[in-house]
Amino acid sequence: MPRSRLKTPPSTTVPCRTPNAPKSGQTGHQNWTIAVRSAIGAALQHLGWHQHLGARQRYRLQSVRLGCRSPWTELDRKQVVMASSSGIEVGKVVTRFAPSPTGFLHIGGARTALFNWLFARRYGGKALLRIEDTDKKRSTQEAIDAILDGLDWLGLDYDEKPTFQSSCAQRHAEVANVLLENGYAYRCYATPEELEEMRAEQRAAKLPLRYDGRWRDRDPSEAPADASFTVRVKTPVDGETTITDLVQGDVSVKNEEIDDYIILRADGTPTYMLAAVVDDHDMGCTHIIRGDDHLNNAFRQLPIYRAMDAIEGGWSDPTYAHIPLIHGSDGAKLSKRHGALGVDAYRDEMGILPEALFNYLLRLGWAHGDTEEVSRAEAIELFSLDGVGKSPSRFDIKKLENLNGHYIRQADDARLARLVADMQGGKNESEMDLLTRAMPLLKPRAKNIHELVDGSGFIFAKMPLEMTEKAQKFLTDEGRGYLSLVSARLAAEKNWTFDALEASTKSLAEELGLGFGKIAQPMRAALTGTTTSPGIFDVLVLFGRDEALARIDAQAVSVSLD
RNA sequence: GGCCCCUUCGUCUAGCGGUUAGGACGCGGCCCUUUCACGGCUGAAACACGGGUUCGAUUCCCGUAGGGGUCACCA
Repeated sequence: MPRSRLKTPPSTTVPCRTPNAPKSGQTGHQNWTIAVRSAIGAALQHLGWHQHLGARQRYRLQSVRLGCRSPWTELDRKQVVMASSSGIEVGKVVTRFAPSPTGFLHIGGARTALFNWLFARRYGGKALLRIEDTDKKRSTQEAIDAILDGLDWLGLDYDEKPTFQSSCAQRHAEVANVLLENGYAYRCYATPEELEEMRAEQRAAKLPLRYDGRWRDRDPSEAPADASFTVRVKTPVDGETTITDLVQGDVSVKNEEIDDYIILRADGTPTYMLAAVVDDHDMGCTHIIRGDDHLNNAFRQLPIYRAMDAIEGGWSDPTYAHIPLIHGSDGAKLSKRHGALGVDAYRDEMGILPEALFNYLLRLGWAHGDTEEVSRAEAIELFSLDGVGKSPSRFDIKKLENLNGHYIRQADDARLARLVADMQGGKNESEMDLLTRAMPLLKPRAKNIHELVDGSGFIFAKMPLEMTEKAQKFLTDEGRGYLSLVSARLAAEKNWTFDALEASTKSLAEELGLGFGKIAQPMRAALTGTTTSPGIFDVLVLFGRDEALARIDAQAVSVSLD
């Protein structure tokens, strides 16, 4: 039996988060348990009742750690059933990501896009993309390209070609007229100056800033001749509106708080408030998932849905989910003007892998128990709006980089070699081969692609090698003397393998009565020109006999040791 | 200022009335070790405050404080 905690309203809204609602799913047994607990009180604790729970939790954790079939998977199956039977119909969901192309795709937008996409994929619905380019002055083709490129890089694909809001202006005006004809909207002849004056007075009187409805009930005959006008929607004045938000829970606002806002400008173009509603409806969006900076807009947009539904039907309320914003390290909203970077900057300037950003963004504000690393496929399986928290989160580059290191270690060597080569302006075939073979050595030492590039520097360094200051310190007469001995020993080595090279070098150190580091560090300096590098036997094998000996010999000075 | 939202280690979070408050990043220590990483072990680190409700509150309710969002002929 599904756990329906609320009476479902006749709309399509899904009551999901109802923190105060009683749990009607409790069995008689549970009720009995609670009664016993109440009666016996804390004494029961000492009988180990709660330890039972602890043991169960431990089992859960352990089975996950050991990679056994996770009991969570079972839970999730149940969740699917619950979700679908409580209103989210599998296959019926339609979400949309609606960026305005006035700049790059920043991190907050990317996360909104991600959540919309995941929600659609999770419930087998459609993910749509709409470019809100109605502000012609600020919209640019570059921004559109950057957004499309960023989404593509993150692997967010869409089920239909993107819609451009500007191309729907006709339709928006049409809806505005329907509203007008049916008395749900009216012409307002107030000039911008007049309105500014009105606001100034409200400010002075410490009143809330709202359109006062001065043209709401005036007779059209009072309209000044030839004056331009805007169209405003009539919003309800009494009562209050409650939305059941999938993330925020029930949120209520008094209708008197919402003024009659403009839906058609004096030049006849639609405003965002109208356009968004009309497009969401026309695209069949069932779930509006967006930043919670839009929460107030929901209360303003709903009157249009309700008016249109009353006029022609088929405009039921969408289900809202307002996800908390991402804040910068200062705790303020991240925006284009305030510290936000485009996803391209994470890719190009910070050397982040898309799967790392995907995972990081997902975990920022969403959680599923203790799960930290989530692949794309797992994300689709696990994602749920229930897991989204209500409080804003701060962006933490350190954690992103850690995750990035994790994904670099998992990534395919040839792919990484390609990325590194691209950053260095390309490589020929044999260089690519060398780079690819070097990747297993480089990967564990890098947390972004740039570090991979830096780490691979020694591989392509030309002789004579440039030495870092620290490397120079190991190339003393003593160190160079060891190198000549090492060179002789290695030259005699028949099997150029890790194990053989290690054995002969270590036995040399032993024969000389030296700590291995005494020999290894000069070798490292000679081979790489630095003091930090992959293990030297790995480096010897990577280079092969000729190159390796050449580099060592270039720094070796034969000395007589007696 | 009005309205709305939020508050568990520094950060991301688990927790959905009884836990030694768990994990991850970061930070400290130890181990591994030829350097640097990786990896393993380990330590310090949190329920904003005040009232209720309850046998019992991190958890439910109400305040306070702090933070955030929003109030355009922008989106």
